[in-house]
Amino acid sequence: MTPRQNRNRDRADRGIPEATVARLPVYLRALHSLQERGVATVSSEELASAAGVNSAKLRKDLSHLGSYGTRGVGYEVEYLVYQISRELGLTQDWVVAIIGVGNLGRALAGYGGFASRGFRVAGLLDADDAIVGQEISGMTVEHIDRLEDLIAERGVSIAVIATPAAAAQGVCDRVVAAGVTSVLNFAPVVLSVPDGVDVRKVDLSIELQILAFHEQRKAGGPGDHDPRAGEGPPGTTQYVEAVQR
Amino acid sequence: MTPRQNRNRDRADRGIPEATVARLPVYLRALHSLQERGVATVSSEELASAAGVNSAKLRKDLSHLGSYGTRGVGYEVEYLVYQISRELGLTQDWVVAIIGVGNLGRALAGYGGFASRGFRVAGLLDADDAIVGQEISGMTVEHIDRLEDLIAERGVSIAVIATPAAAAQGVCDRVVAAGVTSVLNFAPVVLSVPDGVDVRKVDLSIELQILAFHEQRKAGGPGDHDPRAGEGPPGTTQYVEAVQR
DNA sequence: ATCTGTGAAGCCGTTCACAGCG
DNA sequence: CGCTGTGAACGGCTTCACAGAT
Repeated sequence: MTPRQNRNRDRADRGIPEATVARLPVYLRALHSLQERGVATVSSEELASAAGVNSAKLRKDLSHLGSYGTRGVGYEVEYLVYQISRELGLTQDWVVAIIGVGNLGRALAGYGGFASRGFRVAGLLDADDAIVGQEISGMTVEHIDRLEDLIAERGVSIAVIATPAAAAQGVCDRVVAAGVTSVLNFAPVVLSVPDGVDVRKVDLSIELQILAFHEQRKAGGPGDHDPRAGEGPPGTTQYVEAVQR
Repeated sequence: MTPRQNRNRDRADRGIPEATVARLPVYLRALHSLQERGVATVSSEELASAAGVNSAKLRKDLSHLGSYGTRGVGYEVEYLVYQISRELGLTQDWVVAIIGVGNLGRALAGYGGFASRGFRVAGLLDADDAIVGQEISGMTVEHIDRLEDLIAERGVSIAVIATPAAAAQGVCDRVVAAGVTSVLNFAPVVLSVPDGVDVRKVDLSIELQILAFHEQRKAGGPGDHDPRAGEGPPGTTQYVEAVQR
């Protein structure tokens, strides 16, 4: 139903693998860092190393966006930054509301990585009257009662849920009913949402538990931090690729 | 309670897929929740639904740990909680240090999900003299100079890095040199570590960027639930040097 | 000569569908 | 019969290795 003119997306198509999408932000960050250092051109090998992946994967990933490199040379940093940004939708601004202004919500409100990537925090909401009215990172915390109004008035398209677990599903239902279709959930619960709504979850304790699992099999249990590392089956660290500096 | 403590890792072996490991904490949480509600037995269908996966996946995942279900009946909640906890290494305590006590570090220090899962925060460290000495969640922030001593004295086995990006690699090098082989990194940089050291990364802005990617192709761009928006295709942005830093 | 872009192969994870056991 | 446990089929992602462009 969307009549779109295909310019240079003949080959890029609209089928970018999810795994690739998840890595594009990492490439983008590495590119920004190169840009700040005044680097104009970069090879797949160099960029891959800066991003912590191998070069074949990087090239394959970029090939899903189009042919933006020059054989025999590499990629032009600035151009690649633009192409990835556009693909991720970062050439437009996204309006975000943060719901739940505890320690975590506060941390998120003050996180520089949002504003610098085209995410504009347009509202901080909480249910606690002791918190409502406080000024956090230059914004005044508003009452959760205003949630629906605020979403409509300010055009919020992404909701960040940083409430206690018990409140999360209720808040989620409300933002979805108000038209939001993208949710970033920090509460330790599985949110259920209708089709068409995207939920991504960040769970601090799950990450620690995964680390504990691997730590446990390295040697003899906790407290065993002696410098004799690097044993175990070859696949032990396969989910993180070490990079040389 | 537990029928027989037989060593049925003939089959379970030591080869649990990474994807399965990443889901075990989710199952564990769902099981705890069932436990609180007094449920004694659960089918793969019910547990899968509570965890947000399908039942075939859940059964396959659990089969990697052993045969802990009863055909025709389901799984005994308490027994399964124990088996998963043991597999993840949560039957022992893990000593954690949090480095960087900004907003995020503070949020982590006060996060209830740690203590309740066998993670004991044994130190909060920061480089800022204005922060050192402060009391956070019942702990006194210590100076980063004491990092190595503290790791050794208290047997820290997992380091949580919540510093600014620029400081993260340096801190990482120090904790690794001090013998830590598991790192949870919240700083927006790719850490390089020697083989045998596990790094897991949590990146708030990457998650938002992935959401933005999907949101972008749902319809016409941000603010889409606003009757006024949604005019043109996603590619409406022209190629200008519209890249923000 | 060099480095990108990509078929092809291999690996891993998910899903299916049913055998096996209570 | 009901539900778990699992071989087998499938699909997607990663890696290899080289064809192809500059």
